Amino acid sequence: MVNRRQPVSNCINSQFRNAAEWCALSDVDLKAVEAVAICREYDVGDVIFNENDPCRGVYFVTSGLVGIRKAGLEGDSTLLKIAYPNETLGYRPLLAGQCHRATAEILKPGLICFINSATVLPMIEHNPALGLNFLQRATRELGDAEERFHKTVTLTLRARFAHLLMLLKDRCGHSSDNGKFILELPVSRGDLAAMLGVRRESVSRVIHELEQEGVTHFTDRHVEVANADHLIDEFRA
Amino acid sequence: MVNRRQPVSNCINSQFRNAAEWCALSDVDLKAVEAVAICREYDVGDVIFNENDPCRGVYFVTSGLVGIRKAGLEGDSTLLKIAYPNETLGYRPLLAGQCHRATAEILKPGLICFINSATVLPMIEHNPALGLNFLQRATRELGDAEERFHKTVTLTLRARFAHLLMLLKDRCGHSSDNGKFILELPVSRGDLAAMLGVRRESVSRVIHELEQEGVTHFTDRHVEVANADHLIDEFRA
DNA sequence: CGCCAGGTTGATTTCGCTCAAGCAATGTGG
DNA sequence: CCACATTGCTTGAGCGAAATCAACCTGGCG
Repeated sequence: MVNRRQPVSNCINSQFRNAAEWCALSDVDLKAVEAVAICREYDVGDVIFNENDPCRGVYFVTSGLVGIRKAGLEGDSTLLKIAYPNETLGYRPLLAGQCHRATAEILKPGLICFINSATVLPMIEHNPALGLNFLQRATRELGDAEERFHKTVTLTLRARFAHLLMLLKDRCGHSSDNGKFILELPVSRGDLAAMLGVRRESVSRVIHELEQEGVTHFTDRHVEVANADHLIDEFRA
Repeated sequence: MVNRRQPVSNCINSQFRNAAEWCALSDVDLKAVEAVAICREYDVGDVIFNENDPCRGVYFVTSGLVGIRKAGLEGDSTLLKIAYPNETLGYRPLLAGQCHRATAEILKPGLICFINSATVLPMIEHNPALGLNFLQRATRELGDAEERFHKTVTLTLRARFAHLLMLLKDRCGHSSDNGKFILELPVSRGDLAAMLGVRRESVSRVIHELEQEGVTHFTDRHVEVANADHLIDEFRA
């Protein structure tokens, strides 16, 4: 295992080769990336990049969990996204030619690899398959972002919370056959609130409601849902 | 002038050649697009495509104005975007490999040209410059979408309305030197509300406030703002 | 003329926020 | 080992912004 906070090289491995976007890389390019990648272990709370920082390249999440946040005027921040292992971070500002418009903060310790733009950009420019992979990624995220806006202004907090649980289920849960599922929340209550754009207290109250109605069973970050349909009904009915 | 509702060909002209994304096309490809483009005049209220329709290609807005909407459960719809002349519509679902996730409806009559995916997709796949143009477009829109979500949950309606006016100013306004600007709203009050994710009545009340304070002067869709800074202060202070 | 779409205004309600207190788990220093 | 912050979460009381419900106004149009 590598030491904390020490740069490490040669960590771009088969994980990277199998990553959604980078699978289009040739062996030569893979080696080139490997040569320049700068990898580091991060601790909870560490910041990878800040809002308004110039974008100097992309970050590949080898392990751990990263939260993408935007800060508001009075300490109220939103959590735009959770980045899981095998995801590439910071490609958006790089390709848009903009500064970072959000902050990336470690939610769960892990190894993150930096690849500078001087290496990445030419590859995307000359490898259409790689470009298309990012194009698909960007357009899907755009669709999701528009959907989130729509749901935010259209649905009640309760419905959005139910929806969020279903989204998290796909990532962090495992479901039984009969509609039941179990979920390990990747984030705190406060961050659940930040994902929904509401206050911690409001999330507490919604959870309290769902508990009382027997729809969910929360124990710290462990959640059991007897029947997923009860949650789905909240936002599709 | 072409007849209403009649397909027209050969309308892909210098406008298309100069469009943000398509300027990367070779003369050969331009001719190919010209050959297959199906152009049509649309009237206000006409629908170009519907939510959940399969995506069969892209639409180029030659003239007029198009609103991109998402419908809610009980008739409450949001207006995600206004497409102006020279913009390409429907590229998102095409490149994401998804169905349309919103409805495109004509806000101002104009000529819209359809280009099927069988023509467009190979061009994007084989012309890296074209792909990069769409990549830049998608990533910028993604940044904007995330910003909108953040502003929606962070700012008051009043602040968001001020922000919206500033955005519309860039598109539909012309400003004098001393901070004053004049703006012709491209949409109804109801659609302003749909852009902000609130009810018509709430927009009415905000306008009433701003009028009384002398910040703005609304006459139907004509807006005069004596000092843009007063609006900017609403969301940056 | 009646009708309707788009907009404004008023009265009331409601959902989520604010402020505040309290609690359990964890950590820290004397 | 205990006193005491600190952090994350819950709960309660009251408030406020926007929704809802409803009336009414205006201009356009068959």
